[in-house]
This record gives sequence, structure tokens and C-alpha cells, in this order.
Amino acid sequence: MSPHQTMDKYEKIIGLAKRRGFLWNSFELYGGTAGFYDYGPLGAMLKRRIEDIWRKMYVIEEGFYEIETPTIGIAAIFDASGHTRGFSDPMVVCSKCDHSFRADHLIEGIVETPDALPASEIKRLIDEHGIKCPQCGGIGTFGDVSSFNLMFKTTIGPGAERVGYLRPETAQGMFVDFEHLFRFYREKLPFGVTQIGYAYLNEISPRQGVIRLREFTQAEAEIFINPTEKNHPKFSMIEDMVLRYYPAPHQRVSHPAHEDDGGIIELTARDAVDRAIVAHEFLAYHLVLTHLFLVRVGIDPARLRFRQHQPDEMAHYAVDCWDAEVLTDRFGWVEIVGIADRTDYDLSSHAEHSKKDLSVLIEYDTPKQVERIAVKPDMSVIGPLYKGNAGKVLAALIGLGEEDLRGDEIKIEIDGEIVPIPRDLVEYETIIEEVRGERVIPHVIEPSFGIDRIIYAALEHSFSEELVAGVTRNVLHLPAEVAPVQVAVLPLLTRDELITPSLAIAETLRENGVFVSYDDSGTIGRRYRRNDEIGTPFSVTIDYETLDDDTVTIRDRDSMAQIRMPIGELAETLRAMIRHGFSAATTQSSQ
RNA sequence: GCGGCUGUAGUAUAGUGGUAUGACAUGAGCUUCCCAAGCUUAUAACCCGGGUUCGAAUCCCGGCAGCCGCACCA
Repeated sequence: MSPHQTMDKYEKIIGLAKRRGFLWNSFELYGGTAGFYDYGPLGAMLKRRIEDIWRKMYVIEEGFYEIETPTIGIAAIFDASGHTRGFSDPMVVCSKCDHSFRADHLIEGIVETPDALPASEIKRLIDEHGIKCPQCGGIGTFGDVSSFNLMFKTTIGPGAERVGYLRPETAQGMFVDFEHLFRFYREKLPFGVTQIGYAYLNEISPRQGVIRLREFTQAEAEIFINPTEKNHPKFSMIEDMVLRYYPAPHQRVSHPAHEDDGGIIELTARDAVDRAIVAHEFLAYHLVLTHLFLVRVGIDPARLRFRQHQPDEMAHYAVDCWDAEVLTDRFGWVEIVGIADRTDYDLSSHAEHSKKDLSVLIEYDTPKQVERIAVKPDMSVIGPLYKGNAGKVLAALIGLGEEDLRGDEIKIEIDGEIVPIPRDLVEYETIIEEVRGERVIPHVIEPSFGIDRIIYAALEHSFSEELVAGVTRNVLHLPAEVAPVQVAVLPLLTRDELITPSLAIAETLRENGVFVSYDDSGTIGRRYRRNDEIGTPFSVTIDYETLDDDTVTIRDRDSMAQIRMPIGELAETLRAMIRHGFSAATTQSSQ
């Protein structure tokens, strides 16, 4: 058996990607560093095309404008988002049973604020008090306490005073801009905003190549909606779309990420919502949109599923959360998109930390008439009487109901003390007030795409080895829309009389917006195979017939079929093929 | 981060205490040549640092990277 046959698919893809200029390990000149990859010429082109399709679908078709916010965030943002806290749990591993524990939890009861201690101090206390391993009962079996904050830390400005972090997700920048965005969208819900950009996690030991990176690209949409309106206006357009759902109750295996236990069900979006498998229409709509995007960029729908988070796996605030997962040869099911209903968690948390009101007024269709008690204390007397406490007295009085105000004496509570207020100092009346609406904090639906993982999955799913006349043909069956090189222009022979018109054709195609590579090295068969391997969907070949009648052949990557056509129709036909495929465009042109 | 294994041209490899094998790929050329044909020719490698040694790619130590297991995992 040759080494090539013993390689698994991951090795073949990474090998191909490296050889042909899709992906390179970064800093390789200096030995490389795990968790960083360069996109080579073809990889960068593929990435750009995939991002552009995402933009077409989310920015143009859904109308979610794109913004850009800094990749460095200040500490306050991540205090509010929970990243400084949640990402920095001190952990300790038992060397006997290999279970890991929150180190601060082990010494609860020994000190009052264990979470405020540095790692070395926690370790000292664990040793000093002979803390037992809760799992196996071992004493003195704990290793060093390690802090797991995965954010890259840096300082802002000289003097190293102000702490900054490289953002661990692009989302926070959009939440922080909420007030600006709300005004931009003329103060109406729902609206969405998107961002495509780098995010950073200082992974402990990233392996798995491009699957787990320390710098990665996210494409995220944050859609702010009215919490009471989780139906989607365009739901009827997609309600018949069938997706492969893997609901939480169907997940019976202990590592659902690596097994398919047969619990996947195929349902229309309508059924998924009606049977309460997906929480609501808005989420279901975005599952479908995600599916359409992924298939369009080259993910095999048969190796795609939507897995619901288990209740204990979901962030505590989330109502419902689904991951789009792809089946990979080596890593099993891998998450490539997360789609969550994050409720008002993010905005509420930023409101609390920034002390700004981030609620919005949802107007009623018709204003409501509401009866309420208007309390009018005589402050000219109360003020001098209660002096420093006058403000508290006023606040307490205004909050009283009619039954509290009716008696001979009014009693209020100030700092835990009951204080009597003379009856004649407080007047009140019942008034009818018009209420135009209600203030609420919008909920957020967040589809979050891991672009690098999507690129890997598209490469793996489109890769195939096909036997042609006893020889293996490597092909990337990438959709023409995302293929880095769209058309290869190839003179049949390396001769001037064919090279000259070939270069002219390549130039014309470029002027028509087609991304073309010109190649005259080696035999024609070799050049076809070279282009198959990088996924070039169409090749134009110039031969001696071209010199007689100005026709060329277009060769289809997938079927290896060829058609002949006049040079004059070439650009238009190729553009149609890139959009609709070889056979569709062929049928069209022959009619 | 811990433990085990590994590191030779672009790729997969052969090999030895005295600078390295053959192949594929790549470049140039020949061959009117439509699916990795053939011929000529060229380019191209011992992961990095330190130690032992007359001499280290080879032995030893450290680092880095990769793979596997544990832990972590957007």
C-alpha cells in the first residue's frame, strides 16, 4: 500500500491545500506556531468569495448592514459580556483520576473569597488543608492551578495602565453600538447588523489545523427583535424547506459531537416550529438561511445537521440554541455555525455595566388609557421638616397606592423605619393617563459563522478522487461561484500561433470580470488535472480549429464534457455557467 | 498544559558518526499533443539552538512543530 493510500482525508486536504496555495502554517520560516494559518493565493480568494456570498445573503438580501468595530476591546466590555470572568476559571487536575475541578470551589469554606486569590495562593491552600479529590478521594494528588483565560491580553497606550483584550468574538462590538444602530434604523424593531472580522482565543493547545485557531474569522449577525414577536415576516417563504434536525432529546450518546446515533430527523421548518422542536419562527428562519448559505458555498447537505444544545450546554440565558455541524472524516461532527436566541442578556448586561438605559419603546397600535393615582405631597412643608431625608420621603409617597393614602395617617418606610406623615401634607387624585407603549429590552437572535471551519468543510466535502482510465483524478467539486479560479485558458500546444490568440482571449475574459488563469506549461491533460485539483470549474482550450473558424472549447470540470462555441459568445456563456452551472448554460445556449 | 511517538527537497520517501537515494511535482526545451504519455535538462532537503566529537543531519539535552491519548475547546 502506498503512503498516499494510507493518508486520511484530512491529510490529503491539508496536503493539497498546502501544495496548491490554499493554506500554509503561519511563520513557518521560523518554525511555525500552532493555531495560526495563512491563506495563500487560492485560499484567500476562496475565503473572499465565501464571505461575499455571506454578504449577498445577509447584508443585501436580509438588509443587515455591515459595520466594523475594533479588534481590541477595553476591559469594561468583557466585564459586561462575562468573558473576563467566565473565561478565567482557575482549574486544577487530579493526577490520580484525571478529573478536573474549579480550584476556587475546592477551597470554598476555607477562605471567604476564593475567586479573588491568585493561582499560587489557591494551590498553597489546597496543599495546606489537604483537600481531597471529590472524585477519587486522593489527597495531595492535585497539580498546579492553571488559569484558563483564553483572551489575549494587551495594554492600551504607553505606561501600560489600561488593559485591553483582543476580542474573543465580533458580537460585542455590535451590542456596544446598539444605541447608534437603533437610531440608524429609525427606531424600529426588528433590525439586524453584521460584522465579518477576526476574533482571537489564546487556545491552550490548538491542533486540528484550521479547525481550532488562535486567530479566526467570524461572520456574525445580531438581529434585535421585539421579545413578544418571534414570528418571522418571511417565514412562509421558507416554511417548506426540509432540514436535518438533531434535537436535544434525541441525543443519546455521551459525546454527541462525535457520534450520529440515528437521532437526526428531517422536517420542514413549519413542522419544526409547530411541533415545538425549534423554539420559534425567527430561529427556524435562520436555521434555514444558514442551511442555504452552507450548501451554496459547497457543504454537502447529506453531511450537515442542526444539533440542538442540551439545556446544560446552553448559556444560562439562552432560550434555544442550535449548531450547524458538518461531518468530517477525521474529527467527526464539527460545529461551524451557532444560532442562538440570546434573549436580552447582552443588552441588559451592557445596560447594567454602563448605567445606560438600553430599552426601547414599543408603541401600541392604539394608545392605552390607564388609570393611576397621582400623589401630590406638599414639599414646601415636607422639605424643611425632613431635611436630608426629604428626597426619600417624596419617592416613597409617590410609590403609594390608593389604599395606603386613604387613612387618617400615612405611613411610609424610610431605611427600614416606619415614618408617619401627617394626612394634610399629601393630596392625591385619580387621573386617566394615555400610555403610548411599553419599554422593553430587545431580544437578540445571533447566527455566528466560523468562516475558517466552513472553508475547511467546503474543501473536504468537495474533494474527491476519481478513477479515470486507471489513473486517479483529484477534483475539488467546489461550486463555481466560490472556486478561486473561475476559468483556465489553455492553448492546446505551446506554440506561438496558439499562444497569441489564447492570451488575447484571457485578456478579454478578464475585462469581462471573469477571474482567469492562463497556463501553457506541460501537456493539455496535465493542465486539466492541475485545474481539477484546485477546483477550476471551466477550461477554455484554443486549438488549430480556432485559427480557422474562431471557435474554442469549454471543458466542464465535473463531467469532463466539452462544447465548442464562437469566441464572441464566450464571456457571456462563462458568466452564465458560473452562476447556473455547465449543463444549464449549455441547454440554454443550444436552444 | 501533561504523557507517548515523530521531524530528510514543494510532496511522500531511502540512507549513513565523514553533506544524502530514487520517485512524483516544479522550471526550460523537444515532440500538431484534448484528459497527469515520452525524451533532454535544470532547480531543490537533513526543523531550530546548545552539547559530546577531529568531524553531528545521524548520539545527548533543550526548544519549536506535527500526530495520538488526557484536559480544554468559539
